[in-house]
Amino acid sequence: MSEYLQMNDEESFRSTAYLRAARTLESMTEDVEMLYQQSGLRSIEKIPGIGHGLALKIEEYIKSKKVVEFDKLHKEFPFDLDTLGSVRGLGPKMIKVLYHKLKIKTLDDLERAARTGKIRSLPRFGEKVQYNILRSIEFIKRSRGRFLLGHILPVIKELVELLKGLPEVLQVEMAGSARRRLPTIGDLDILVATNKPVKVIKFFTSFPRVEKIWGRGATKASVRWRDGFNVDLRVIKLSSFGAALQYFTGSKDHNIALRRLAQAKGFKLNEYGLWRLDGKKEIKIVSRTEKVIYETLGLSYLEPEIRENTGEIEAAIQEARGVKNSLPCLIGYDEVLGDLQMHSDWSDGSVSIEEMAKVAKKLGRKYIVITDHTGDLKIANGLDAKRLLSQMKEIDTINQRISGIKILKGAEVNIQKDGALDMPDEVLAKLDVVLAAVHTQMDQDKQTMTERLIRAISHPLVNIIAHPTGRILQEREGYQLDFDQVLKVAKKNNTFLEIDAYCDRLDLSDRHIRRCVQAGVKLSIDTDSHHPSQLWMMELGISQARRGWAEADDIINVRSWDELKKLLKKN
DNA sequence: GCCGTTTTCGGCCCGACTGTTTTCAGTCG
Repeated sequence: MSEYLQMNDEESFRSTAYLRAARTLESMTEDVEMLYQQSGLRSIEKIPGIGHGLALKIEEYIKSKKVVEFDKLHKEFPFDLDTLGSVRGLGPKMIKVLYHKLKIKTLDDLERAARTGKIRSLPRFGEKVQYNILRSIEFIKRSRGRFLLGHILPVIKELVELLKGLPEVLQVEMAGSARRRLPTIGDLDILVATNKPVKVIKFFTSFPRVEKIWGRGATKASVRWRDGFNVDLRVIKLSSFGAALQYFTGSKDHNIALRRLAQAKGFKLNEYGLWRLDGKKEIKIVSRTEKVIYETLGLSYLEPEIRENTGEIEAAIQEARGVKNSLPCLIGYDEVLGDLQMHSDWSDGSVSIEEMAKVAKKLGRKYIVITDHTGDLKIANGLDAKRLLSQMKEIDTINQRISGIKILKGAEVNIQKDGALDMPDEVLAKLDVVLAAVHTQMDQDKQTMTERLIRAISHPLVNIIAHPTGRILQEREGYQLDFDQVLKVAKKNNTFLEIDAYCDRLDLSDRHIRRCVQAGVKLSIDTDSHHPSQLWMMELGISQARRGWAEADDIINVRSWDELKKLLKKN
């Protein structure tokens, strides 16, 4: 609706209202439909940014699964707005012109028109627009536009180091969604402090790995990296670094809320600093660090991972006013002591148990749990009872010859379609940690799947549900699940839920994690590694825990093994 | 369409950059 409305100039503020409402709905942890069923229209109107008009639209959608005005707009503009809008440089206004003049509805239409030179002849379009459209389509087709955090993070860290090596560079930080550790990243943002912006930008845009320069000005440059993603470099004076870092880290919604707050207090906030408006003059108050900007606005400092405008600003105001524990004390990146899920060459892992242990030890882990797949999963070379028992013996032997890390016995047991496990209880009882997970028949309906999981959660020997929703980033949604039910039963049985830190899972998601924290259900963070080179991904899982407002106390594997062992006792 | 410690009307976050025009609209973050 928002994008359709943006096509008409006079509707621009209405468009913004819809956009804001959409973002709010998207980030809510409660189920809006449930809220409506329980407390009616009034409760919807209480959501910030949603008034009577939008509440009616939401009611209409809940009742009839459609919105008449939307259908009308879609009929008037019958094109694939989502895909066309993902082309760099194309917004609603230009898409509308393309439809009216050339009947362009899809990405293929657009590509054909560009290739045959029809676009450059339109008014206010031109040769360069047409060329950039083609390059962008090529990019979208190759990458579908977003990249996994786990693939990007190593590249961006390397790039930051490269820039640090320049003598003109005074300070470098990654910004944007990578700094906030979103599970997928559209493009990289890097911020540099320097007194020689021209030199730095020239250096950056002439890296051998730069494939195309989208734009280059006095304060920023935007390029495409050879690995397929875009990198935006922003250059700023050191004195403004804090303001710029805050600004370019986002999120957009967080920044808008912050700037409105600044405005209400008689300030102006932009990437150069926090300013006081004194008549017509603007006097800079602060800009050097993020912390001092937040504090001057009356907030406690906010970690990048929770800057999503989902209540953190209000909480930071409370915290600054002295209301203790309004803000969570997020789990730190160095607090996790053990890794509770990984695979060896006994099932579908690549290397031996001992190899995994050696690398885990180098990364500072005090203990690991070997959790190879069990019986049913033939495709993953699942272990039957006999092989699992002999693996336990081998772990005892390895523990005797290595030091500095403890290897524990576990399994990732398969939850069958009715919720039963594929390994006998008397074998499971010999393990230190039992993980259970769904790997098959993931298309069951919501109720069946919920009951299936609940049966596994209630099992007296199951400690942890691994990758609880089954999502694979950029590949599939998680299965249908009544998550509130799951939380209730998990809490009652003292069963834990996992944050699978593997880069394409990150399952649970930040929003699910936040619901666990609110419900008092504790979590484990595990890498699910199948190769030693994946063990570093623990930090990805921790980052999602932080995005979900989790504290160290919410995470079971920040404890020593002796303490954790006690915690694993089921109710 | 939303919202209110100036306001129930009249505002709505802010700036850089591009491309196509000769002063700015559109896009982006």
